[in-house]
Amino acid sequence: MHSGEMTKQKDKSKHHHGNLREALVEAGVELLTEGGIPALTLRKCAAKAGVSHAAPAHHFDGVEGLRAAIAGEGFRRFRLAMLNAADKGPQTPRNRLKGICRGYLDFARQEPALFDLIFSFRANSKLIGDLATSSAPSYQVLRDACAPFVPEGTDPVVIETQVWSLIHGYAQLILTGRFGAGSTPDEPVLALLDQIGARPAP
Amino acid sequence: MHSGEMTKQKDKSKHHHGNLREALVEAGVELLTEGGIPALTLRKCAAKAGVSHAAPAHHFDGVEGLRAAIAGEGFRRFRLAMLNAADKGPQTPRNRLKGICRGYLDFARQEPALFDLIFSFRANSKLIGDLATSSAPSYQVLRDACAPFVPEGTDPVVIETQVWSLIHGYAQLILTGRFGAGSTPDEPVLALLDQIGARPAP
DNA sequence: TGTACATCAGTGAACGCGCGTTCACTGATGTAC
DNA sequence: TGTACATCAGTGAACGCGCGTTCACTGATGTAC
Repeated sequence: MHSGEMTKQKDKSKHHHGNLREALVEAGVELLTEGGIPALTLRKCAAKAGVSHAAPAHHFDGVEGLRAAIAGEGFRRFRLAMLNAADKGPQTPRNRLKGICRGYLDFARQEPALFDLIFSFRANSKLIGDLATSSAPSYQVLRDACAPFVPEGTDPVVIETQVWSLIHGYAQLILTGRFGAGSTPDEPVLALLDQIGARPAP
Repeated sequence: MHSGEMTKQKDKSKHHHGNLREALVEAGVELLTEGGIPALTLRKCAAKAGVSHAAPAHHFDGVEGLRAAIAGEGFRRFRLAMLNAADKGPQTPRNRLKGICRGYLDFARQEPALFDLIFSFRANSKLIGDLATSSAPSYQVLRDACAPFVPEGTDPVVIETQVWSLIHGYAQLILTGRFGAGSTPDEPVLALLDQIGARPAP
C-alpha cells in the first residue's frame, strides 16, 4: 500500500524537499533492511533520500534522534501487524490471543531488521521516555489480548509474562537462525499458547 | 577462580607477551561488559591488554575473528552457568530442566553483554561454521535436559522449541528492560515450564 | 656449553575510510504592509 | 497585486575522530650443530 510513495524525488527544485523528515525515516527503514542496525547512519540516510549529508541535522537531534524516530515507525508497524493478524477468524478471546501472537511472528519475519531495532534499546537510555511513548501502544495490544485469561484477583503480569516470553523468544530464535536452516514450525509454540491460562492455576 | 589471573602484566620485557590471545579475549569480555557490542574493537582490546594496536593481527583473522573468539568464550561460560545451576538440588528430570533454565537466566543476568553477543550472530555469516562448533555444546545441554519429557515417537524439537523459546524470550525481555524498572519475578515462567511435557498432548 | 641463525611476536608510523558535527552560505517560502 | 524582508531548509567544504589494515622494523625465543 505504501509502495507508490515516491522515491528519491529529485523533481522539485533543489531546496525545500518538503517531506524530508519522513523521507529520511523511510530511507532508514530501507537501510536497516539492507544492512542491519550498523547501517543506520545519518550520512547514509541522507544519501538514500537524495539530500546532502548535513540536511538531517535540521530534523533530528543527532544520530540517536534518528534511530529513535525509525524505532517509532517500527513500533507503529509492529502494532498494525498484530492487529491485522488478530482481525482474522472468529473473535473468541483465545483466537484473538493466538492471532496477536501470529502477528508478532509475522512482523518479526517480514521486517526482521526493524524488529531487531525496536528490541535493541536498553532501559538505561535517556531516550527511554520517547521510546516508551512510541512503544506503549504496541505492548498494550498484547496486554489486552491476555486480559481475558487473567484469573480473578491475580496480577495480570503473570499471564503476560508467560505469553510474551514464549512468543518473543520464539521470534528471536527464528531470526537468529537457532533452529537450523530447515523448517521452523510454529505449532509447538502456538499449542503451548493454548494451554496458558487454561486452568485456574494448580 | 579466574580472578587472580594476572592483569595487564607489563612485568615481562616488551616482546612476547606469552599469553596474548587469551589476554585479548579477556579484554574483549571486559569491554563488552563496559560498553556493549559496539565497544568491541581490535584497537580497544589491544589497548586494554597493554599492547600495540597492531598486535592482535598475529592472533585473529580480523575483527570478525576476534568477535568469534570472544563469542566462543561466551558459549563456554554459558554452558558452565547452566550446568552449575542444574547440579543443585535433587536430580529429578524435572528439577534438572528447571535448573538448566535457571542457569540460562543466571548467565543472562550476570553477563548480559556476553549473552547479547552470543545471540547476535545471524545464520548467514561465513563464521557460522566456527560458531556452530563453539555453540553446539551449549545448546546440547538444554536439549539433554528436555529429552526426558519428549513423548514416545515424537520429534524432540517440539518440547525443545517450547522450553527454549520461553526461557530465551524471558531472558531477552528482562535484559532489554521490557518489564519495567521494578521486580521481574521468575515464578510465572518457571511455573509454565513445569507444565511443558507434563501431559501426553491432547 | 656455546655460537649462528631462523622464526616468531610485538612495535610504531602511516594509510584511507566513514562517521558525526560545525559553519558560512544561499535559495525558496511565507508574511507584513 | 506588488514589494521588502524575515525565516527556514538544504548545500558543500571542512574539521577531528576512531577504526581496520599494512609494512618495515626489531627484539626475544628456540633450535641445529
